[in-house]
Amino acid sequence: MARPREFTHDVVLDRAMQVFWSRGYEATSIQYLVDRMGIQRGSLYGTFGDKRALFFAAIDRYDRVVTAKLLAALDGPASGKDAIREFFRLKVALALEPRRPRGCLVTNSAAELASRDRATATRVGAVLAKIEAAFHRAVVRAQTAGEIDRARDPRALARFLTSSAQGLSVMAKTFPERAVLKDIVRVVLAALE
Amino acid sequence: MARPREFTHDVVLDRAMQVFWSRGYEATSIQYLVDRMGIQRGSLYGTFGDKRALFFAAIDRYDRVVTAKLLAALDGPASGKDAIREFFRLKVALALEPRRPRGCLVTNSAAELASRDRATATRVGAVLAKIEAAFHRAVVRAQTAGEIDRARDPRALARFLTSSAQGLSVMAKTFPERAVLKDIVRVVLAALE
DNA sequence: CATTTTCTTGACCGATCATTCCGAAACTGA
DNA sequence: TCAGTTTCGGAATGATCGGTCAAGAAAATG
Repeated sequence: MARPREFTHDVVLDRAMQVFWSRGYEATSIQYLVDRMGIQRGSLYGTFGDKRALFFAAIDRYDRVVTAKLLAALDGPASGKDAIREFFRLKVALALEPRRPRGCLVTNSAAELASRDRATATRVGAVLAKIEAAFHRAVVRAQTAGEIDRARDPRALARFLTSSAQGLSVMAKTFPERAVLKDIVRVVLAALE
Repeated sequence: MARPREFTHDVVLDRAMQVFWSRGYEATSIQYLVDRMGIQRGSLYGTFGDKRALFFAAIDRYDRVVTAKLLAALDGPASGKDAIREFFRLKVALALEPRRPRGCLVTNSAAELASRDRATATRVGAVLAKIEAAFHRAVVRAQTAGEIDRARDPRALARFLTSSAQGLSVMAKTFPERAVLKDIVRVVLAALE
């Protein structure tokens, strides 16, 4: 047939994800992406379409790689409450990892683009809805196990936990200190009592 | 003397604030600012310096106008707990106002620029610290009045409330629906019990 | 080894970016 | 009315933006 690609799709997409994650959409130029992804301009456009499509692909990959890991904790074998605890423990640990971009690509994209770009808003909304649904499952699980008062509205709790995760991401960008994040998580978890 | 200005400083600064608030920093061009502020290019540069300086001036103005109104609720004559309640009630009301940009300029700036631009991070951090301090005062006030358990760490609660306000701003951008925001606020306030 | 097919490479495009600059206009004090 | 001062209005600047294209290089097939 023909000449094979000299790069791996997901490897360079991961690099693009990192770039958008740490710099945002508008501040990222194609030239910068080309440099950091290690491929040529033509390959970028040939493989991913345009900048916007690459950005969406990066969000999808973030959802599949980063968010999925957090949601796996929520849907894990632990009890509902322990699963929620593990989610936030993991989130703080990831937020403080040295070479990792601060905050969360989904949170950043929501803040930067959601009110101006409908397609971005839809994608971000879908990811947040998945997170809320996973929280909801964990809350219901905890309620049936008697860990959380059955009288409380599980949807409201799920929305609160989703919002708390977003707030944590914003705080992690401005105050990337373990003491701050742990304080917040402690009160969030106490809110379930 | 000389020819007087044909515009009022704070009036056009308010318009610039609105623009940065709804579009972010990078996506806002000088041309767009010129159109929306109703002044000429030369006047913009002559009055505010460059784009970056205008952005900082807009953040300062946001702090003086928008944030100040929310903090006034916190430091008002009401009891500590009522003050916190009023803060979030006001925040939700503002977030749902029809012609107002979604979210919060400080939250957006934190997400878009804080990890890349130290000067922005400093300014955003200062505003968040002011909010946390106001929450702290209200919490202590509520604790001395017996509205909140004295055994709880007021700083952790203040940090939690600050983070919750940020999370609420992010959620308001993606899901600008009263039901969602009220659910979240209800659980946040219940966390103080 | 020749052909075909695809990828890579880097030059190139018009548009737009932030910023500068200067002549014309407008106001004040004399 | 005129000199002095400042703003207004908008053309112009060089750089960079996202995106395209054509030609060369490399691999698979016959």
